[in-house]
Amino acid sequence: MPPGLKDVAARAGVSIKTVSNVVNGYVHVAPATRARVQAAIDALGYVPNIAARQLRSGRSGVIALAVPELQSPYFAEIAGLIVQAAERRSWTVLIDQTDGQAERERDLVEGLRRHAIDGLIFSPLALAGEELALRDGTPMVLLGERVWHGPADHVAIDNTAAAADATRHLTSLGRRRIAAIGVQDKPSAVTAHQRLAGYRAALASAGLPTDPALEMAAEGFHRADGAAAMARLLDLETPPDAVFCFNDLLALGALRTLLSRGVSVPGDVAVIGFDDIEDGRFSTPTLSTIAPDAPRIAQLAVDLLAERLGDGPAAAGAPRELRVDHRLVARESTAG
Amino acid sequence: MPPGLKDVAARAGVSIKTVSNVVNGYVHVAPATRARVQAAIDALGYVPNIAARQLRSGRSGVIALAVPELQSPYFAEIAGLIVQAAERRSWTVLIDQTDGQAERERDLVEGLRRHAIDGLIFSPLALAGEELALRDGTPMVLLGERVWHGPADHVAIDNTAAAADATRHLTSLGRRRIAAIGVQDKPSAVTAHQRLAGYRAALASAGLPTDPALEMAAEGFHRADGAAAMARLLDLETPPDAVFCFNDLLALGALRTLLSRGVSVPGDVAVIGFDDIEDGRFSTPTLSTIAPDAPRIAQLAVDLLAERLGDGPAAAGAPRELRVDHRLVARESTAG
DNA sequence: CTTAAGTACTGCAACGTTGTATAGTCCCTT
DNA sequence: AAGGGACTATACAACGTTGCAGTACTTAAG
Repeated sequence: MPPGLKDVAARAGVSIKTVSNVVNGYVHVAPATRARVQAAIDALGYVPNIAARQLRSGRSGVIALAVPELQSPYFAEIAGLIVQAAERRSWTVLIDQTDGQAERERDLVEGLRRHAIDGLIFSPLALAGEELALRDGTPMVLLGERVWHGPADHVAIDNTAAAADATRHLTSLGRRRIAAIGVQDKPSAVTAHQRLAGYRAALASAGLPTDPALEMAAEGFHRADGAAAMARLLDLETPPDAVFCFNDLLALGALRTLLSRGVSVPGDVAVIGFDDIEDGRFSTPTLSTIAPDAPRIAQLAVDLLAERLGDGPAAAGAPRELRVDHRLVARESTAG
Repeated sequence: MPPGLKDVAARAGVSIKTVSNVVNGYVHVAPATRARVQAAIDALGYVPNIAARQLRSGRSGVIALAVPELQSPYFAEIAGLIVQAAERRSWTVLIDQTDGQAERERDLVEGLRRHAIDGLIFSPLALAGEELALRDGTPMVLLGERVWHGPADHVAIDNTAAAADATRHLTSLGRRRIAAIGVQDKPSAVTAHQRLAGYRAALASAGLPTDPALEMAAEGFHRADGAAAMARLLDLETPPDAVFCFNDLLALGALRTLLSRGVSVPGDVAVIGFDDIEDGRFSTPTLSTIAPDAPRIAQLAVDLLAERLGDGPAAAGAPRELRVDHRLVARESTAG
């Protein structure tokens, strides 16, 4: 029903291939011909059929982005930024939500969409290490904090160092009994492991002991988990005087528990989070946090994918690992 | 490079079409043949080429969802729910971000992606009325609060009634000087207009005067806008004793201003929002709000699209308008 | 004056899939 | 015993696009 090259060609009195050449900006087309074809295109409202183009060329112009959940503000922000970065290369982004389920992540990796996408930007939660090796050759960029030396390109902040920065910020305020919220056991929870390691390292270098009772587990990384963990911390015989939450949502949940129990923040307990989501800038008190350079993460991820997709010599080669900066943002929840 | 029907057919010793029949679950295939073909499919790891399928059938199995911004928790939630609903029909969702820009919305409507998507679920911000008529025949479902009797199918709550409910909640608490935050002038801001109308109606039916000084404009619907508007309200000679914010982000911003200025909530000023985003359940104080039945909105939108896409008799016909329930959620920010 | 190189355009085949048409086999009815 | 289905399988032609090969003409170089 919609017009094709054929219809445009008929109207402009040229061959199908010439129309194709005009559409694709091929150089050797006489200006007069080009104008005539263009007029026909405009008149008919011709739009190239992506499916046919893809069938022919093998490229779809679509990249997929797979994140654990869009509801999480951090991932929503990253998603928005990646869409913008991809747009600059006129790529379309297909957003996939894995809900952190191993099976859905595996489906992705094993190429359920295979032919439909040119590349994949993937922030895995449940899968780690070799399980992430893509079966087909679709280029992939791993996102977020992840084990180094994985099987694919990789963009991340130095997660352990960032966690140490956050913890050091608390020790530098004179806090001695510093809890952590967000500990996770399962071996695939690399993010949690790295942040725990950073936390412990900072404690050690400040000459403080690590106390298992202060390392609180969290099922997920949501407000409710943070609120529950904080409640357990307050029920300890000696509650902490500071908390490092492994992300901002946990911290906001913890904040809620603290305030509803009448604990002063930062007076009695200082709180710091991780991610620098917008909510933390408007909570009461505003939330200190670690701010990853999210725009740069998005841009680099798209750039890496572009390199792999390009026909240049950089298309192949060993996986690259790019580190992105982070910075400490001190707000009211840790105000001196 | 990846195997096609041809390769599977060769390995199983049948024709290409028979393999196609097996893949598509066609009934009249002998069990023995089916098993042999299936074995070949598994052995080769065959995956249907979506592009070819689409080229042939005209259907891509992809629907687009266009929202103003993913960063906004309400839209992120809706997006997640729609992805889930679409998954049950094994559709893929392509998420588009319009940033509320008229031009990008127009591009969508005029069919920039045309061949690539089977249908569109669209939450317009900048466009209204007849401008929303799709040029090509792609089925579209409009989302969110919008003018009735538009040119397409439409799922929404009764926006005006919901705003009235929120306002009535405040009057029933004995508040007399009730402000509104989120007023917008531009004619396309239908959401703001409807909520303002509901607010005024509820005031009138409670015998309260409307005061232009209490109807605060907001450029966008973000925390910063709410914070700024609340600051202006507090600077009035007679500040309000309650505020109805046109969404939860505005309310959270307002909350922030109130608390940082030492105003008691709900003691001095009661605050109610709109959308029931997760943040409001963990803010301090927790946020009273209007909760639209978001899962139902998502499900209905996908169902409507499915009807239009189906081959049944319901595929054509006049635009349908489905109303979805909402309820009032009273939390601490308005606690009696 | 020939040859080579460049320009402007065209025709054909193929990408992988599915709808339609067709043909053969078998079994059940009358 | 013949006719009519239901079942099983196949061949062929599209869907709209682009790569490749090729034609015809023009200009530049030797």
